[in-house]
Amino acid sequence: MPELPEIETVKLQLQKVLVGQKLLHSNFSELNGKTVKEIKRLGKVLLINFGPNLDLGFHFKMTGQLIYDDGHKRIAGGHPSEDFVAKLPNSHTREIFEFEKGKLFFNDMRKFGWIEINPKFVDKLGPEPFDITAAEFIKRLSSSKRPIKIAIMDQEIISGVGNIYANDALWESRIHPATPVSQLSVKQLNSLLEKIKLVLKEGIKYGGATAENYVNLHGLGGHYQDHFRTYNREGLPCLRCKTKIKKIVLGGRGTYYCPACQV
DNA sequence: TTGGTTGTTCGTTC
DNA sequence: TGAACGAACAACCA
Repeated sequence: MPELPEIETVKLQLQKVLVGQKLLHSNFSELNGKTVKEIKRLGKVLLINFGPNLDLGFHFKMTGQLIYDDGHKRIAGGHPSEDFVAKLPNSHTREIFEFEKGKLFFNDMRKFGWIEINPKFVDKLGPEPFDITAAEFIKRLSSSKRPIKIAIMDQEIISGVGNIYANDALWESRIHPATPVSQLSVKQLNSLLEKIKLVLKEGIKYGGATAENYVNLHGLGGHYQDHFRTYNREGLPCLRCKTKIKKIVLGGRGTYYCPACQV
């Protein structure tokens, strides 16, 4: 499940190989013949920039992945699966971009992801977690009665916080995920923003995460899953107090927290 | 075989 | 008027 740290990792990888390369052929005809200027990320959206006001946007959703293959080596990022090392294209391949020196494959097993030129989605995104000030964060949350976990996963309030990192940031701040935003103190909200940045930074450090098992992938896919505080840890001891991690559903999404130290 | 899973969209309800 | 909620979406796995 690619989130901000996974997309950031893909961005850094693709930057090394795609910038300066000309796109020879793709299904996006207005881009063919144009040269990659830079690779950007906004929230969970990856953007390949081909010049002023010309971005090719990718949303990975749950199972999207980008794989660059130049015939000798591969760079793979996003949802980790056997497709990282499988023959390409394959049944999960949705788009192929042929560059001068190699091909870029967008795979998406569940077909939830999208590719769009100048996606309007990014216009609605809130500030990046690393850019927003605490005052701005609190202002954007307003005095909503929504559960705090749902509010911080709202991409229009703050961009890039997904389920894994929302759960872990709330655990770090000792805040119960269902707490209405309006019941939280300024001190708690300040702490929460700091912890969001902490877990996202850690995710980037470990190259992202996946909650699924994947073997023989030679380190592809990141290792944040070895550092989950609460996510996917139902019934396992809280890393602080040993109480069993509880799982509930909030906004239709799996929500994990420690019933003893998150109040 | 059915239900759980995921981020975002969209329709419905208060 | 808009916030809040829930179903839908695809496809796999338990």
